[in-house]
Amino acid sequence: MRRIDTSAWPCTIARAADVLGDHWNLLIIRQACLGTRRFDGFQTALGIGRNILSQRLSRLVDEGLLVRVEYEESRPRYEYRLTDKGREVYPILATMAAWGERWLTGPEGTPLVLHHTSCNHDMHAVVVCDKCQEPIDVRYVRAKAGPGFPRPAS
Amino acid sequence: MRRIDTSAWPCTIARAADVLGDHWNLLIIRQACLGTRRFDGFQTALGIGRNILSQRLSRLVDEGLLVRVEYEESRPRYEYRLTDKGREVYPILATMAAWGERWLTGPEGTPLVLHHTSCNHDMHAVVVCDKCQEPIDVRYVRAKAGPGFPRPAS
DNA sequence: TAACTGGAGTTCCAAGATGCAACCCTGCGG
DNA sequence: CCGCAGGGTTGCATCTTGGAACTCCAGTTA
Repeated sequence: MRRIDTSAWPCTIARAADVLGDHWNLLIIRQACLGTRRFDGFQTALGIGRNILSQRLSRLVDEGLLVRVEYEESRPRYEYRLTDKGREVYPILATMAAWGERWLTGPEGTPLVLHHTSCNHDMHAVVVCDKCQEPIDVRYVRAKAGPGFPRPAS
Repeated sequence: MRRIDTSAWPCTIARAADVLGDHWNLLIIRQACLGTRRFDGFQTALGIGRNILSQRLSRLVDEGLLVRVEYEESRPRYEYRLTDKGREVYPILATMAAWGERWLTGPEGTPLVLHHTSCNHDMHAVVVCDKCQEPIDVRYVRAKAGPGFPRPAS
């Protein structure tokens, strides 16, 4: 059975989860953020099967997170580059990294440190409200229906 | 073949992706954040198969994102509640919601609006650096090896 | 007392998805 | 002319999914 398609649910999380709720897609974007662009680069960095990688890259291109660019004219040679849509997934990854560091790190310490070059500090991602700048907590957030919420078919 | 296990990779994103890189897990946590606690509640809200749901809930309990609590003594009745570890996934979901709203919403507008009760505004999640409070962008973040990064076996 | 109901899961099965390894195609370098 | 590098496809055995039916158990209803 094909995995259920949640991309049309009236929920932005469900829609995002349709593309991002796949560990390979997440890791491919992460890898792309680290500068990898070529098929073999992804393959060896992630140890993913070539067929799966091929499938995922096409999906990410279809969804507009990556673009496939020919970088050599004479022979078929392509590379995959992040689009703005793809690049903006990074905050999600950084948030996951912060969560992973907090909850999934053993006594040996975190394997990865993110350095923010614009302020020159090692950083952690924090998710804040754009209005009050305070870190968010589920208990103080309510989800309401917005303009695009389907009205009860009446 | 079983899906490859990335939970021990020296990368907090890969580790987090091992649990969160599954759309059902994400949606179950989302649903739990909305207040759902019971098996049938998740089942009907998400339309997920009962077997899959059962499997995912056990996984989330094993990973410590949920706890299974008996809420009726006479008969077997359990509910699933978020732990702190599970609750702290919310910022990731909120970030995904913001991304989904920006990139996956049609002309009809967003189906969901998040209301921040502590400042009483409709909000969007923004991911900032904890040191300088500026929104982050991949191009100004470098990943470095941290203390837990395996040293090259020499 | 028998049948019914609701909650919480299992069990079964067919259709897909995954991982792995081997194979294909195209110019260039030696 | 051989081999290689880059970028994929193909085949296969094994898992995972989704759907639906079935199980258990203790109240409730008739």
